[in-house]
Amino acid sequence: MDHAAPPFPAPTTVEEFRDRLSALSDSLPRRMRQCADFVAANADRIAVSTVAELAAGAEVPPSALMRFCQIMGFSGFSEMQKLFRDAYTPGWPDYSTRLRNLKDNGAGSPAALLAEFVEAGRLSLEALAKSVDEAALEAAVARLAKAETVHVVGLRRAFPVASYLAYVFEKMSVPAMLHDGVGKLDHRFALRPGDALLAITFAPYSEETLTLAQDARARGLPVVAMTDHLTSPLARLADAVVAVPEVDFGAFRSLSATIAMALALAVAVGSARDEASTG
Amino acid sequence: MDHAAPPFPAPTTVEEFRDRLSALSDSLPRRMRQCADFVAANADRIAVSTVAELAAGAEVPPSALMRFCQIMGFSGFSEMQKLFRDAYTPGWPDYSTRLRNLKDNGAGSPAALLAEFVEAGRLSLEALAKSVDEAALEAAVARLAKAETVHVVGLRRAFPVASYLAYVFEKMSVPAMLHDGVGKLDHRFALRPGDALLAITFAPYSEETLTLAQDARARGLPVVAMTDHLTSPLARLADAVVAVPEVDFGAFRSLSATIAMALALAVAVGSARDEASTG
DNA sequence: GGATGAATGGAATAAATATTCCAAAACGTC
DNA sequence: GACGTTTTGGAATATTTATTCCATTCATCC
Repeated sequence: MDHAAPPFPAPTTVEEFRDRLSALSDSLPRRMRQCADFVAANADRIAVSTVAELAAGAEVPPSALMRFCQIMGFSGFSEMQKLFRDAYTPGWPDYSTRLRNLKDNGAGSPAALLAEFVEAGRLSLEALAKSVDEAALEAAVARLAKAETVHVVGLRRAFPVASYLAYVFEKMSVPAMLHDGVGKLDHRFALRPGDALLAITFAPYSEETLTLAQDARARGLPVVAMTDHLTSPLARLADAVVAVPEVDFGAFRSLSATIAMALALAVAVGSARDEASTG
Repeated sequence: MDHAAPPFPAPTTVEEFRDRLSALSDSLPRRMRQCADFVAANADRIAVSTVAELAAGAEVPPSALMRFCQIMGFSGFSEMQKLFRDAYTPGWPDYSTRLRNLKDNGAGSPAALLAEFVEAGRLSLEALAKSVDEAALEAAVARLAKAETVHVVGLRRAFPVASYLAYVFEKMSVPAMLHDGVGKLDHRFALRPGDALLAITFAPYSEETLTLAQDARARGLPVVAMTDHLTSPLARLADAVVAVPEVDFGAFRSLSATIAMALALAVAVGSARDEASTG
């Protein structure tokens, strides 16, 4: 037998494709490896590229890429490309068309503003998906899951997020306290040993939030930060930092990414605690 | 001169392309019209289709589609396709790839949860862009812009949105009052003639919010509703209704769409008032 | 109703693109 | 360091896909 026919049937979904990719990639010769790596990182470009373009991107000759397609179980490149072209449609049937129409209502019109904020939100979410540090996120969850009571603080622009966190924690039966600054009471002494603080602030950083974080840290309590950069003043005070990129339109943040992150954090903490108590 | 050479230079961006499309589409013979209509509705598929496929979709022979490309100012189909292939990349460089990788961390892991919430938020935003009723939005803005003080109410899940609205109104110097239910004080008598109420609630509808809306209506004040359906109990009490579709993941709303709408509303109201006072 | 010009469809051609094949190189083994 | 095996690169070929051209149809105006 010459160069054995594909031992696998061809993947029929992008999911299957990725599964096979990660299954194979360990036992692959050098050039094939390059193909696999490049394809994994640029899967979305397969649909709109030629063999020659992809091969150039992966820095291999076209024939190597052809061989790669066959190793993946396809008859050739065209069959592989078809998979990605078919899978491409979902996402925006006419979403961008619609956005454009909204903006055509004239700059400053409510509909045009809405289109801008929708776009900002979407960009924020995409940026978040791309930039999230999974290890940092898990570290944050671990800290909060061990706390007796989770204290949440976030003021001004961060307050909507903080209040939503408090709501979700309550729904998940996680003991939590929202530090909302009502009556200028700072409640700093509500933080007891065994508790943890989840602090949220973005540039320009809120003084009160930083102060409370500082205070918690001084007393040896774990501080988890949700902020805009790893270099923010809050990050320096924290034991675990979750960075959330957020796109502004005009003076205002979309908060979409921040809220998505807050939800993930809260739900993960909630289920971690459930497992700890029932398991 | 035979069939005149393209009088236009080729569009260099998708925007320009659409502009030309709507400029031309009135003065086009039948088959060209079919091409234009189909392309307008399926612009996103140009990048991944062949001439034959698109022609079939538009129900014209391939040669008609070729001519259409030339009328649009391109040398041929390939040049037109190149525009869309290039424009295709920036949208989601590897966003969906990344989401998949996050989900691969295992169901229930923080990263996987985050991926789900990001996806829910994105879907919400897209649904909002598609479903928004521009006239209703403008009506809502008009009502609020005329009010002396804007009263904002939203409790539980809607509270983050309400509090963000209050923040934005403040930043834009719009007199606004947040009804937050602190101390179970309902502050209903703070609503004075000339004011308006912006009420936010989603199923299951919050009793207190409905009560306040009812009260405002009984006293003849305009009520603007932000809610999930035109049939919600709040909608019946309102003079203007803004419906916001929102996708849940698990038990929790992403709020992305709701916040985008809230921002658009608040900023539009803010600038409308500016114009009224300075103009 | 016939002449004129634009519009159309399909078949022929040109170009681009994928695919195969084989000789040369690299690698590991004895 | 020679031998068999695997991997590689590039040139030759096959296939698909875009593009052109022209005969025919359709509409319009005289």
